Amino acid sequence: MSTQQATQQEVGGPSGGKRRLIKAALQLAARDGTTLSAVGLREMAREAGLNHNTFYRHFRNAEDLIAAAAEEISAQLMVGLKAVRQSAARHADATVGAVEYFLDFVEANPDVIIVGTRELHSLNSPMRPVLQGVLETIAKESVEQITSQNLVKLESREQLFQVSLDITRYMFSHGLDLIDHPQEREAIAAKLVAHIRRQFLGSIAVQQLETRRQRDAIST
Amino acid sequence: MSTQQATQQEVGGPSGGKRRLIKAALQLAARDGTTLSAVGLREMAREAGLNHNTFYRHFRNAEDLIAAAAEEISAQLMVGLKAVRQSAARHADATVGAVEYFLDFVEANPDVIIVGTRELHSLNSPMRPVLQGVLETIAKESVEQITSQNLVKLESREQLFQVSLDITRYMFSHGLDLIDHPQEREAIAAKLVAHIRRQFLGSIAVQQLETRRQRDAIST
DNA sequence: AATCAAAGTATCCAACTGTATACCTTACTG
DNA sequence: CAGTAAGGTATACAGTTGGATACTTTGATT
Repeated sequence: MSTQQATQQEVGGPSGGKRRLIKAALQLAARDGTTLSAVGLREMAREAGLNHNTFYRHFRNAEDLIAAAAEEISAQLMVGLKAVRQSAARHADATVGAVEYFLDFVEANPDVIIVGTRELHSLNSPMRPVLQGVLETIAKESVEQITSQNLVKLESREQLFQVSLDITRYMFSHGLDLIDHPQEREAIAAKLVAHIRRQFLGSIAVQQLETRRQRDAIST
Repeated sequence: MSTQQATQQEVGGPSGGKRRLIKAALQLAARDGTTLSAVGLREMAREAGLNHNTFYRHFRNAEDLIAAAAEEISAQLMVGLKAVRQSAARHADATVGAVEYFLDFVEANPDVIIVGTRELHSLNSPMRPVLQGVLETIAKESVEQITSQNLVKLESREQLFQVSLDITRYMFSHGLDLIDHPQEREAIAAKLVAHIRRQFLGSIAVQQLETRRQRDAIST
């Protein structure tokens, strides 16, 4: 008890059975178009090249596997989408930069997008709150970046947060379109950029309307 | 062959086995949080109170059932969302009227929303193209109404269509939030209304920017 | 070198699944 | 009234699943 050591890999044993099982689960769910909870532990042990009982060495239930997969997806998304924002900062047009980098991420990690999108829109999925939290975190960090760089002149931080959240969710959902029609990447990128511009401009317009209304109320 | 009659109900036999099976499939998929393709015909026959072999009297495969369910969902959505637009026309604030009516529809048909939303975001789901078609049809009709009533002064019909499509999809996706948190209906309604206003105002702003750019290009 | 826990394997079981075949009931037909 | 077709039922079968129990391998520690 007193001489514990974590010298090994942080997750997964020598042959990384745990990680292989999670990876297999994601692959199968993405390939067969099912929810993670419908994959079946025997099937994914087969895909991972393991005996089906090895599953119980790493997880108790199927829920346990799903929770672990949620963290896996969450981590990948956090890294990927954070990189999206950073790359946007280095781009002449921040919006275009963010969209292009995001589409790169989608093409590089299709399984994460496929499974994540479906689980995000699956009521009662244990992954849904986790993914919602990821999107909110990304949106918050995005707000920080936008305000610190004065990219958009918006006073209400809450409104800016809502806009960022909507945009993040919109991009996330439209990752499927790219996977479905890889040759139409340009059109999809254009659609995303147009949506983002519309959102920010609309947000500014709403703010102007509100301040004007307040001014009128005072002057009356 | 020459003396066919369609005096019976349009779909389903005397006891409506076909419709009952579809209904059971939707209920189970909504309850268990799975895809329709993962429900299992035996399970839904049980839910419908029928022998599990009766399934084959009405459908060949599971795909056949899914296709029929797609039409069922499609029909319900078409009727429901069309009613949304019509109710908006009779309302002082068209946006608020549409949102309220839509939320009523969600509360009345939660299963359709739950299953439809998940299938819409499930890559390779046979229902996905059907649902996308439904959303596009709704958006088109919405454009007709908007232009005929001059509700929004937008020249580009294509841009208006894109905005309508985004809004429809946004409302559809956020039906889950209402089912998940029924007591927060007001907040959800406010969020939807804000989103729609932002979209239209942003669209107008984009148009103004473009025309201004064209004018500058001419005068230079 | 002996030990010990983690990871992986082999085998077994009850329950469930999709499918096939055969039978019954109902209602409408010529 | 005999016939016929659709909807529904009963039973049986092979394959798969999740889970339990017992065994072997691995690799690191003392």
